[in-house]
Amino acid sequence: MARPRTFKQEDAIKGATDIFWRQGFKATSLPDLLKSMQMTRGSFYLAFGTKQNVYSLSLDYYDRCILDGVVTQLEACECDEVWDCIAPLFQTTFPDQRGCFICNAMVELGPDNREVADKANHMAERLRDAIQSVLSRQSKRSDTLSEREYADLILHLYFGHQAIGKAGNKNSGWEVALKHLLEQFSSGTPASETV
Amino acid sequence: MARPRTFKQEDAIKGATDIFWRQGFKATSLPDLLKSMQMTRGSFYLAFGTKQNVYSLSLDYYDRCILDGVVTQLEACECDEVWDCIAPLFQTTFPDQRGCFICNAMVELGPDNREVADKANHMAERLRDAIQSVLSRQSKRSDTLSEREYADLILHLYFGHQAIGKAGNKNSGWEVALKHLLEQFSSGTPASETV
DNA sequence: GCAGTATTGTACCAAATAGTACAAAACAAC
DNA sequence: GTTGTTTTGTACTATTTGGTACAATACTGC
Repeated sequence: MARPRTFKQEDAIKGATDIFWRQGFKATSLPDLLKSMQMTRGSFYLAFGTKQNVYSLSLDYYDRCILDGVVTQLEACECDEVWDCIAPLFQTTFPDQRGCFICNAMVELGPDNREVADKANHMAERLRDAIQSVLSRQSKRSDTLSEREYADLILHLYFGHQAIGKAGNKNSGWEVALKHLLEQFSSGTPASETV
Repeated sequence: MARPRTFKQEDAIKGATDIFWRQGFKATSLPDLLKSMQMTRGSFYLAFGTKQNVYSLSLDYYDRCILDGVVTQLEACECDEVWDCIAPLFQTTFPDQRGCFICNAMVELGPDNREVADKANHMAERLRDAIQSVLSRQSKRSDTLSEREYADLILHLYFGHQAIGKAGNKNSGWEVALKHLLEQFSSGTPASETV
């Protein structure tokens, strides 16, 4: 009936996510965005309307594709040691020191854009729940904090790690810290094993 | 000899810090900046040269005036309980959900601007050292992590708290988490007191 | 008050900004 | 192949961007 599209919605949003994740919203100009989405202005505005809308769809994409993988990984992990389930979350780094898109979105747009803040908070919750599910599978557990509280603590550690990582600081001490927390969690009394 | 300045360098940079802290570098236009510094283009460019340079001076100002106060507060704190020394660091919130300028700078410019990254890292170090100095004053201490390692852990918690806070999430769980950490630190075996 | 000097404020600039208008194009149905 | 429909790509626009040029200004020393 009509002229066919030359792009797939998913691919375009994937390209948008890539550049927004790397550069942030304000620092990404429309030419930057169009190049990364591999489309031209006409198609872009017909299909998506505004830059803001595409950013919003990028957060959804991150939730659906990136975060979903992380969450699945955490929930499906069958390692005996909690460390082996959770450390990859911290060890995985993306190119160009882009950090974590959730953290980036919170910091850049959290105070000014309700929709972005809501989505970021929702994703942070998903991540915390996934961390909690890992802790739940442990037979031994702390007697001072609930699993939920431990998960919140680890989530804070994670976002702190992401922020510090963006400034290029290697060896910020997260490994020792995480190891310690997980040992505290796994046993009523502190273990003495070190990293 | 010559026409006198109508602004004080310190006041101007203070105004710049305020707007950069609140809006970030890219989102602050030159008119925004001039208004907040209460000066006009002519004086601005004569005195400071570029927007980037003023941002850099703002980081210095933050280090010298804001962070210095925080560090002094921590180092001078005479409370018996570590909690009472460190909790204010987390409880102090600035207007407009502006968060922590160090964290904001790391996330927005860390990957792209070496000078900013270096200054942010340096300030993070100062903060960690101050936290460590509080821990050092405790007679009782953990037997699993060094004071330095505990300070790193709390610093991560702090930056995570700042990032999450920008998205408006109240009750992220930082209080329980911090309380727990400090109790773990203060006693060889975990205490059972709750918040 | 005159000379010298640094600051001020405004007019200006080229480039970049997000977004629009619209003709050309590419298909399906008939 | 003509019609109808949607997509495409480009030309365009109004605004904003960071930064410059420069005349007017306000002071000190004399």
